[in-house]
Amino acid sequence: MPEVTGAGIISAVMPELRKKYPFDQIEPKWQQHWLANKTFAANDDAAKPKLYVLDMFPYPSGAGLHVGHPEGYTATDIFCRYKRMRGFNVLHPMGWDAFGLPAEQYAIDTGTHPSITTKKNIDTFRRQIQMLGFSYDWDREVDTTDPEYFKWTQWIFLQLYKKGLAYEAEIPVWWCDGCKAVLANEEVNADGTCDRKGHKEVYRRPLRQWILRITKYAERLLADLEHVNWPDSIKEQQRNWIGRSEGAEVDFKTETGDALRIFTTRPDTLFGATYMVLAPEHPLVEKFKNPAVDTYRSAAAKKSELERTQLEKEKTGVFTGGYAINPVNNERIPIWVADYVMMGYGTGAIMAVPAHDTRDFEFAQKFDLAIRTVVQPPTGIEPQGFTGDGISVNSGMLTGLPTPEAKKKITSWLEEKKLGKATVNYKLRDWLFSRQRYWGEPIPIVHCAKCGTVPVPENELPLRLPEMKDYSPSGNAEPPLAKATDWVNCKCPQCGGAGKRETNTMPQWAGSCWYYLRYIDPKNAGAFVAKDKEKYWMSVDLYVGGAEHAVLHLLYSRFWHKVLFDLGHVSTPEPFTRLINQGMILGEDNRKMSKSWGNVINPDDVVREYGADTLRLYEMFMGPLEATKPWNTQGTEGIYRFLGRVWRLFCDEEGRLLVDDTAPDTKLVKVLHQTIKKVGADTEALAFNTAIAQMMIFVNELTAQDKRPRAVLEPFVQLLAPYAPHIAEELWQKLGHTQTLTHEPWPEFAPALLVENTVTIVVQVNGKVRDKLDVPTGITNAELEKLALASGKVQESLTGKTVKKVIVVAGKLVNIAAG
RNA sequence: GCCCGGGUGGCGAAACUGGCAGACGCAUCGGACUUAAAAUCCGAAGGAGUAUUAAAGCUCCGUGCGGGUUCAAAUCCCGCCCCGGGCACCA
Repeated sequence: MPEVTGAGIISAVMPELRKKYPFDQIEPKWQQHWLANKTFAANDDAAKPKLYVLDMFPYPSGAGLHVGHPEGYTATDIFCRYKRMRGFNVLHPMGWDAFGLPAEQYAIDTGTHPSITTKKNIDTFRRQIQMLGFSYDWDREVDTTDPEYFKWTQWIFLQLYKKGLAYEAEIPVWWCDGCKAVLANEEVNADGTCDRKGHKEVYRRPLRQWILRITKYAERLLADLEHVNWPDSIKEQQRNWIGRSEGAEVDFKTETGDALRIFTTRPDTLFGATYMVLAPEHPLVEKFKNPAVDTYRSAAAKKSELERTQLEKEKTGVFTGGYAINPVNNERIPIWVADYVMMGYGTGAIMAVPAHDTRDFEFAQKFDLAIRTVVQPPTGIEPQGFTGDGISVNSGMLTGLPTPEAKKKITSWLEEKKLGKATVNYKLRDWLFSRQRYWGEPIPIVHCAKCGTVPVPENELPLRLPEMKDYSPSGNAEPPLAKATDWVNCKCPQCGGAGKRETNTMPQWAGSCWYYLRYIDPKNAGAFVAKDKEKYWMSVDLYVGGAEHAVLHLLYSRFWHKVLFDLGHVSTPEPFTRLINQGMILGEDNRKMSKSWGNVINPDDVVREYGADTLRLYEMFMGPLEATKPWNTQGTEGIYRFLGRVWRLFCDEEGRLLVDDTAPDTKLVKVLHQTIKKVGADTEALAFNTAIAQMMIFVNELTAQDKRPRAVLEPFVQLLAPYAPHIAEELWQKLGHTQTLTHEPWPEFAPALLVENTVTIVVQVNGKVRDKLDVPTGITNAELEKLALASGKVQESLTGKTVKKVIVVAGKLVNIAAG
């Protein structure tokens, strides 16, 4: 049963009336033409300047394309088409980030192999994307699940492994007894239940995992953000994620003689430490034979990360009964255990300075611990709880020093006495790289009793996934692959003895870490990319995608890229020179599009009703590319009308050409040249909405005339081409051209034609417009002032006032200050 | 709590380096065409007030709020409010 909407009824009853131009014939025609002629093939060794423009490739979900996808894709497509006309050799590829959970879940439920589901979804996505007329070079399509692709994902993993950047460790992961599976952090609810099925038995258990040493690159990942042209918000998010902080490690001793090392960013407040806090997981905690500590510790182990951070605002903790000695003044201070200190950061232990740290302050107040002021804030500020820079007080040798100097002095003192040293810490953790899943790249490692972990020889790659009948988890924390015993049992590549394959697979991020490199040389069987091609095309000049990948994808791929750079496999230290985030498209009700709101717009429907050119143009006309903006079906209607008007400038109802060779009048020529100038500049700046507005002005101007001069219509088609390529190609052909306009040169505007003879000058009195004067362009300021003062209207508003000052802005306005 | 964005007509928005606020589009209203409607074309329009028979007009207000700088502020500065996004006990 078809859904009945207002528009639906009209189109069902009177489709011929809605058809303002035959987009349904034009669009498939040109899409086939472009595909068949490989119009957008990028040539590797062209003498032209190169331009690499990349879209974040999609995960081909079963739901198909939504209107958010074409937004970024249209923006890059317009830019590419424009740049081709400007003489650039453009690389503009598309592919599929196709490993992922939904296909695996579907396989568990139905037994259908994920590769079948994936292929089907890719076909749908490809069809939908091609239906929008994007100028991708389809010969370069990549698919992360293709063994010929993931062969190289595995190869890169081995390079990381050989460089010591991939290691195994037992680390705690969330395990759900009900699902018999490992859960990701975000799959665990705040109350500790399983988010998928609501199971209660969820707990942490240590599991062997593969981990990538991204922390080794923390400093460079941070520093090199300086050199990329990315939105500040994204850079800031990455900086926060990396979380560099400078401070010092200081060695305390417990009364019983154990070393207790802490990290602090405020060594200058060492004299204000009134207690110590250990994370519940800190090894020293075991030393305290104290039942309260044991109870606290096991309770903390059960809490989820969420509970310990977001929800648990109220501080908890217990006194261990032990004391530490402060190395600067030999004071005896109590040691507490509290879960507001995390084992994973710094040393998992802190000195608490409640007077100058918000968290310690809160804790000390709750447990009635001493609070000692050691930093004097600027006058007028309460010293207790003051966390900024000030002057050290009650701090022995530091007293009287401003905070930055106090930090320096105490740090060198600690270094001298071998009690501590300056240290830099990062929030960034190593990257947990393995997943207990079937549908991912197998990690190419063999475990051998004799040789340990042994890489699969490179000439045996790709290591394919085994065929399986049952994709469900085994129930004993083993990944599904463990059940494929024929596959798991193998020879050790090193000693030839019995070996077992690694059964963890890579996370979905792996394939997307380097796909932009494969596009450059997608069919190369001997290397992931040929050196000369890489050198020609890299780096990516423009990368467009959603802000949701601000940290993970963009940080992971930068990491891999830097490793490949260090190994000499790529020639640039950063992969993406310039990054733009397209804004989100909201539903007509101003809410996020979602099935539950029933406000989802399906691009298929829009294309059926109005055509791809309308969808493209509308999405660009909605507002600035980076802004979040709501969909408005009436707005698509307006764009559709615009394209209808364009069509009717060229042909009558029977499709006969109306264009003639009459000479256009000067006004029209001027509007054309203004349009060439503005559309060019705006396209260059990715300000597509205003470029479209200018094209509308041109069309309005021409519609008002009865002449249809080829001299202005032909260049206009060229301007329109990047935006609405189907209608433009069709009109170009109708104008008698036999070649695609893809490589036609972009029209040039003649500055001479834009020069005005007269200019309208605004005359203000005290900032208010009183008159407008048409004057010759070259008029001098003195003459202009004279004319302005002579104006009757100006004189009228000056009555009873004396002129104090006259400001003349050449060519723009005169403002008379009077009182 | 902290860090980024953002706030302009009924709606989406535009505005160079501080220089006529509201381009362009939507919705609305009026007109032409039509037996009628649709489509198309032409035109009006920020708000309030106001003059004349009528119209063009004229006056004031107006870019989240309150101050400031300036001949001149959507734009710069200070203080707040609201919305969106991100991070969140990182010592």
